Amino acid sequence: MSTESLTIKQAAEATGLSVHTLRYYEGLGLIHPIDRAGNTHRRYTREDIGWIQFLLKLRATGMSIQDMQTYAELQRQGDETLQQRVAMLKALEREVEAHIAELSGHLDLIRYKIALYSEPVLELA
Amino acid sequence: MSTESLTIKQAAEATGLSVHTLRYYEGLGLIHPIDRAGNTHRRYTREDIGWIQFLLKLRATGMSIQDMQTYAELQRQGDETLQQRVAMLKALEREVEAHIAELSGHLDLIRYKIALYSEPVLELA
DNA sequence: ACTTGACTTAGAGCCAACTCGAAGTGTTAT
DNA sequence: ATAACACTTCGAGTTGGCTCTAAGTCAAGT
Repeated sequence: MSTESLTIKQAAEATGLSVHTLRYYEGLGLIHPIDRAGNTHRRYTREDIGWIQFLLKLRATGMSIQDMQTYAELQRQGDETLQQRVAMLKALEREVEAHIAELSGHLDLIRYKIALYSEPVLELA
Repeated sequence: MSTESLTIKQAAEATGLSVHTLRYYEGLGLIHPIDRAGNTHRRYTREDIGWIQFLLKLRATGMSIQDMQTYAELQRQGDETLQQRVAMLKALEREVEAHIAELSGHLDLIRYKIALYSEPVLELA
């Protein structure tokens, strides 16, 4: 086994995705067709793993699979699509900012309730 | 129509949930059995609406319906369950903090990529 | 009176994103 | 040689959280 590339099982371990899901993502076009060793078995490069890890971050921001498909397709089309990808990233930036702001507001409320329920009853003057 | 209580339709408008979902939540025990006017039609009080809005915030933090059921059940049992509710809120606080931290990390990466793709190519010395 | 709204139960349908399994064949590592 | 791994297609199943329909009855507001 070369240290340069990973089998699908190793790629699964490296990314936390299942073997099934790796093939599923490739089928959806989220991952480009992975090069094959001996023309049948997939061999994942460092770059492949990096890309998958990036995808997982997009997913964790709540980006839909559809949007990830669009992004991946643009990526594959090369430098001409840089503007469009930047536009997508900027839209995502705004969404994530909004989401963080919303969660922060809810966190404040949670903390307020914790304080309220934990405090000894106030003595009124 | 009294100004003191709302019909299910008005409650739907006030909370953003559908009439269907209001009954669905009540059936799940997320909302206590709403008092009836004339013994059949639900009438939502201000407190009911407030509770539902709180539920929606819990939902927005990612709390599962199961956990919301548990919380609602504890709430219904009264003051003796305060400790347990505080424990749940503290656990939620940690989860939301972790989620915000994760999103913030991803936001940094998104911004980094935007900068990278937007910058004019650097002139090397 | 009459329109609009609300009630019930029970079950079907929907969406996203997996997740799994079968079946049968081919590959790799030791 | 042999065990473990990988390949394909492809359809079914799962989870969570709704969402809707049907059918028939009853209530409220003007």
